[in-house]
Amino acid sequence: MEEKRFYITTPIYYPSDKLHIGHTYCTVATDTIARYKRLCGYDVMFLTGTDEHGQKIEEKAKEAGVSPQEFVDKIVTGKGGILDLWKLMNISNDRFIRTTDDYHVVAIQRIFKKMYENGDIYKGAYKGMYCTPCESFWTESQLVNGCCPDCGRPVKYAEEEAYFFRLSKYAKPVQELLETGTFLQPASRVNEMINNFIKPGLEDLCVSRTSFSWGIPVDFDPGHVVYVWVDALFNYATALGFLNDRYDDFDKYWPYVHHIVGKEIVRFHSIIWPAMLMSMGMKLPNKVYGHGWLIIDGGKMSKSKGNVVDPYVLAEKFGVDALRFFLMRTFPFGSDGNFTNELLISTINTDLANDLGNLVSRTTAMVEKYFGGTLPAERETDALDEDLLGMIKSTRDKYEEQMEAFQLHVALEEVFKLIQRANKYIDETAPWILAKDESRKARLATVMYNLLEALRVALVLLTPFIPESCEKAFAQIGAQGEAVTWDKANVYGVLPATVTVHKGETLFPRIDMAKMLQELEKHDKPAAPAVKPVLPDVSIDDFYKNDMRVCKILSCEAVKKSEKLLKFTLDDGSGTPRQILSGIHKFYEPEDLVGKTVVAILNLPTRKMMGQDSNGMLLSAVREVDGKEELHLLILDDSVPAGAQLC
RNA sequence: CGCGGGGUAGAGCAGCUGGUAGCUCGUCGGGCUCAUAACCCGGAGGUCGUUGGUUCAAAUCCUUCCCCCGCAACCA
Repeated sequence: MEEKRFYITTPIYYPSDKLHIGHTYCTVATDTIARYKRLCGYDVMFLTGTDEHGQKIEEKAKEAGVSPQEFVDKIVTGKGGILDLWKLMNISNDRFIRTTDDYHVVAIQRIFKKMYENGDIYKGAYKGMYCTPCESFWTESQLVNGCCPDCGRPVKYAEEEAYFFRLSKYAKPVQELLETGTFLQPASRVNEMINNFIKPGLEDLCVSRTSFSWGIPVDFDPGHVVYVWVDALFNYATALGFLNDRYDDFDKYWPYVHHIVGKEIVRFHSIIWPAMLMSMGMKLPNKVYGHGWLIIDGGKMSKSKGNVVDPYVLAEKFGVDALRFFLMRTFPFGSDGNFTNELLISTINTDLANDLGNLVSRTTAMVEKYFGGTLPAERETDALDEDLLGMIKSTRDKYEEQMEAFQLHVALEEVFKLIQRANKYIDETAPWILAKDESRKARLATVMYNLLEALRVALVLLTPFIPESCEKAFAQIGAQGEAVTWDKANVYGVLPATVTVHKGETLFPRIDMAKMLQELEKHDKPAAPAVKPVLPDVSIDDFYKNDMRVCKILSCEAVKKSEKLLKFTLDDGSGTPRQILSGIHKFYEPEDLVGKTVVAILNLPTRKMMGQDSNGMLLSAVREVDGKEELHLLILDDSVPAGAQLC
């Protein structure tokens, strides 16, 4: 029993925006596993939290006119914030870490120093081309004719002091770790990591910044701020009290670490993280599990596409358990899944309302109707019972096997086989016929008892997924105490023979698909028509700095190997053809544009794209409609002569 | 030849350590009436993207090509 400990984490989320259904998916999955382990008798530590530093938050706070701390406080602890969301979703995390917490800050400084002292962090120079006004470094490939791609001004070679982590040193042990064990799952991710990142060679990692200040200061070198890698990843250790006094259970839980992460951050957790732990001489996590994404309309969910699904709305409309259940039941945990409202509703109706909810309802209704709510003790068995009784005893083991492999959707399938078998059992035994015959009372009671037992087992196994509903259902079928434990979930005959049931409220009401879709429509819509506010004034002089002229398209062709770029040769009136590249292939075919009269801004610095020079930019009108970007090239009347200047 | 994932009934998916093709929804027909118009049974519907191969046997292994989706590089 000593070894029955389990430490599980979600990623710490970045609070630059409200969280969406994807974050909810990950956290609910982790919560379900944590609850499952507790059910099995493990001593569980479940951690989630927020990663609150960095340039983006610094900028967003500035835009909002508040301090970075105030900004993240609002998103994390404010009304409708992240803490509220997890409370709403019934997340059972034992701890919540914020990287701005004092104890974490202190611990990170110690960790950074320790890695510095053992030589794995060294002071080096971040070399590159630097644009002073923009305070930014650019790589050679980003430059445009040796100028800053942002402002077009000249850049100069510069070196900025920065600290680096010797990631390269750990390439081999990390590769071995990935190849040999079950460290990273699903296994398909292993090749991806090795081929994409380790084989091409791991470069040392820049782990400090001086270009922004919203971060943990490097205490022995003012001006430097610890960059995300060390700051964020080590949260998993500091939250247990590693190198700090806030908590004291690092030794207790650390060897039993399981990280649940999205596939986009598998790289950080399976390469950088183990390398840093090796450097610190710490034990490695037991497992990193990369789950898939929820896909909307065939594409990734993102703010700019306007297809972000708000978990608050869904939880309010469908109930927390229904939403939790849907997320876990529908999608294979390791791969991407297509989220649609239709699928959500039909899953709730089929599994929760028709199968489970209705089974509870019809069973308790019959016990009340035929026996006044309490079963008599007499029994009469039948060969018909064997199949159902067999499943009552065997389902737990099948479920366990799947849960251990984090195949949550398959585990649920096993439970629903039992539920469906119970529904069928009612048909086979036809209790309403037994009820008409006084002499069959004992048989009728047996049938009811078997149904209640099947329900009891199914509900115990569903507890990690839909905890609240199971509690209500237990009360309805008269299950309590040891009857609802894991140990009794593969045993028949646990409920008292004279059990009393209480038909209660409907657990999962059926949802009217058409009506609900209409309601959801209302929620989805209003965000779309938002028009961007008008930008701050510029002077007329500034305006005239833009040299915009009318051009005729002499030729146009697609740039090979690029899906977006078109290459234009233009007559700008000067007599010399001008080449401009534009990423509008999604909207126009080249042959349709030849001969058209368009507008271009000419005095932008030359920019290289896909190896070709672009001297200027074609002007287009862009607008988002129904979440999709619409682009129209400005096409003028052909009577406008080439070279005409816009003013 | 940048890396990876995928193409299986009308839709969404499982099967892919080789052996008569499965699930959910939809559809058609039947049964039942305890129940949340729910439940139970049955039918129709697939040459498992394409080409060639290995094998007694391939959705499952190897090969050709086509298409889709991520990531990467471009989107001034």
